[in-house]
Amino acid sequence: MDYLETLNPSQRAAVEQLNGPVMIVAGAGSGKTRVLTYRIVHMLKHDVDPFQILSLTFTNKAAKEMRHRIYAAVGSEARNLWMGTFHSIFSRILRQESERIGYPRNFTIYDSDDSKSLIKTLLGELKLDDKLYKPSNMLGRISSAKNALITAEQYMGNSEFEENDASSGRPKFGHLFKAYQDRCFRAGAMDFDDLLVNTHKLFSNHLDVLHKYQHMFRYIMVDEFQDTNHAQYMIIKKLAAVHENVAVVGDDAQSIYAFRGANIRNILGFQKDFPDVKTFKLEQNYRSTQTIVNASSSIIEKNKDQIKKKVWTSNEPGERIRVFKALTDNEEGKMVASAIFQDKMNSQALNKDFAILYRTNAQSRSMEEALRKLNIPYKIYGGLSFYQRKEVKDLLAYYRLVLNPNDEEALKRIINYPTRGIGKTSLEKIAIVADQHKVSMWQVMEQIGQIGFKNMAAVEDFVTMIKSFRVMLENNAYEVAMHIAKSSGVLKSLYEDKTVEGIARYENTEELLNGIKEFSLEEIVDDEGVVKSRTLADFMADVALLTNDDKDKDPDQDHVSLMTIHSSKGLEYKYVHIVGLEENLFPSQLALNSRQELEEERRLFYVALTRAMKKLTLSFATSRFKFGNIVNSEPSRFLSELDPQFLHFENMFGARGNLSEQRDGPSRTGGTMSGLPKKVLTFTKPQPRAAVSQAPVDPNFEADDTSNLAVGMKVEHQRFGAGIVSVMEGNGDNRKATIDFESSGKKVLVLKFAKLKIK
DNA sequence: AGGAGAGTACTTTTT
DNA sequence: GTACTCTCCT
Repeated sequence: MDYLETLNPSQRAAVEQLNGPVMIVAGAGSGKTRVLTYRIVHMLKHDVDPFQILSLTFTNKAAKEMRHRIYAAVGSEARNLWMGTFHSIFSRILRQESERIGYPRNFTIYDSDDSKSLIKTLLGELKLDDKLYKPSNMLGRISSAKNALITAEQYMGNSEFEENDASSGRPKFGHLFKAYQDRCFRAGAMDFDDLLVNTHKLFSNHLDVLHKYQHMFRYIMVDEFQDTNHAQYMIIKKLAAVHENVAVVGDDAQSIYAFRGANIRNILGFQKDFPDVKTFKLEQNYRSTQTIVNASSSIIEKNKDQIKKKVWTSNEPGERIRVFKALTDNEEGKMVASAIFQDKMNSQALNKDFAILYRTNAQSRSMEEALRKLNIPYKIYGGLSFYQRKEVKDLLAYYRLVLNPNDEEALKRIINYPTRGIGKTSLEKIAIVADQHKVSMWQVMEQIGQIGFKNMAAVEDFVTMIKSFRVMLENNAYEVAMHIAKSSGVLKSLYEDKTVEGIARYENTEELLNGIKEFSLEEIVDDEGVVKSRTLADFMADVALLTNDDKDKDPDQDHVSLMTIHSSKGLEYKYVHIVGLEENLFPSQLALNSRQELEEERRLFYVALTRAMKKLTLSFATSRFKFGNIVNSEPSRFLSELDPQFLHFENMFGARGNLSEQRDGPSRTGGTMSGLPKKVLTFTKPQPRAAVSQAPVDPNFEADDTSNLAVGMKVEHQRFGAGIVSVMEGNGDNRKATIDFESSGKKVLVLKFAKLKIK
């Protein structure tokens, strides 16, 4: 029982309370994963069968990490735990039971690209404008409805929704939702949200199935409970209803996924639904210095919606939080890169001790460039996953279609790749017939002879080919995968492309095939104890749910980590840089409409701050490239929310000024700062700016209306001085003027942002 | 049918 | 600025 000795009293209490409903409120860095891990270890030591433990996480990474740790503690028994993401566990259950709700066993999982592509197709068929009904926006709305367990039928019958859509100019949204749902079903496909919705449906409509799993999962644990949405919570509630041995772990202060349906109110719901709940609070932070802990607590206290808790630490006070001001995003990159360089020299730190966190992926570029110049190795996390690459998706689409010929998105993707003379026109004809008979395109193609068709032979050949692949499906996964890759012509067409990108694509395809080979080497034992080799269906079962880090080969490499704040949740680094602390960027412009949204941004900032163990650096730029234009920016309100006692303003390249000057300057970009206390904060080494001539900003400068600006007009810019307009281009927000400045040369200015006086 | 060139929209976050 | 999409031409 020595593992219990390593825990503090509240951690230990949370570990030992195995039975009954439990809620663990775990502050950042409070050893949450340890508690979760030891809780499972504790169960196993008390002779709980690992098959009876269900442990749900949000990300594959978290699941992997926990399995790893439990493996280290108890050995191979760990493999029998039901541990994984909500989506992967539920898809595993659905694979077993899908026929009960009318789906084939080999149902496809549509990723968001597939979903969007289907929506585009439907918009065309329904003759709806894709400017008004933006596919990604439509998918988001469908997703929210599903996460709230609202079906398309319920949606269409709800007058409030109907009125809302009508008044926002999208009266047909309900129809789109319904059509989308029908087409997914016809294709034997579930999107990410369907994995939840259909699990809920399965459990609601088939009580025998529900009972089976209720009795199977005697112990249930849910990590990151604050991120669960309504559908997920309802499923947990059903599963836990018999034994009520359900432990949820989370931190309301780190809820950053409300935008996609996460519902903090589930925490309150849990207390109501399980009134006997025992609550444990983990408040001691083992990760960060006092400065970091106190500064981040002072931030989160600004939020109204929160469970009060007092996070504290017995760690050393540590250094103040550094703040960098840069003139441009590129300069910000340089400052961050050279700060990392210096910290490495001064403290003998490794590259992997550093992380650069940003709000949006687009911000990585200036960081990358600067790191490359200083030869600092780095790795970007997130972004395009291996399985989202075009060439990988193409080959996977073959496998999908072979397993489930009704998979329409897979079919459309590969029917003419490599080219086999079945183009847009043929496809459209097939689609029309399919729609008339409410069947899948594949079903039409199987009987293409009866329809009469110009390129009939090509379609027939394609059908014959796919059918010939289907016959092989029981064979070893790699064997089938390789055969398909070769005889479909995919490998050949990739091999023939000798461009740099072409070679990379070929290599990625090879890597995919190697992955399948590795997978197929392992044997599986079925329910009756028969040893079988793994099939392509086994491989494809959860490929759609895999993400980047599942293919991360050497995680121990020494590199600086670059990632969005969202993907940094759960991680920790000795040195952390949070970049782009500017209004309209962080907090995001899209989050300024309500207190709830702003509070989510603040929680996001809290998550970012609490990633740091030793040293934290914040930075902002006063101008930045956005949409290809230079845009001025103000420092983030979050900077002024931090008490100056925690901060240390540093000047690396002689940028002048301080927070308050920046804020008080004339600006039309925000206007959101009014009413905030104006703190006078001084940089350590204020000095005049170097070469790039920049006249001092005239506080009385007042910009004129530029809507009548025309070529030849003389203007004055607050920083660049006098000049003449030489070119006008663009409209609306994109309206730009090229101005020949006397002292600083030609510049292209976006008039929406430029502050010009007309002379 | 397929490719090249122009035009456009985009930047929240992810299973 | 980039990546994707559309259109027009061959």
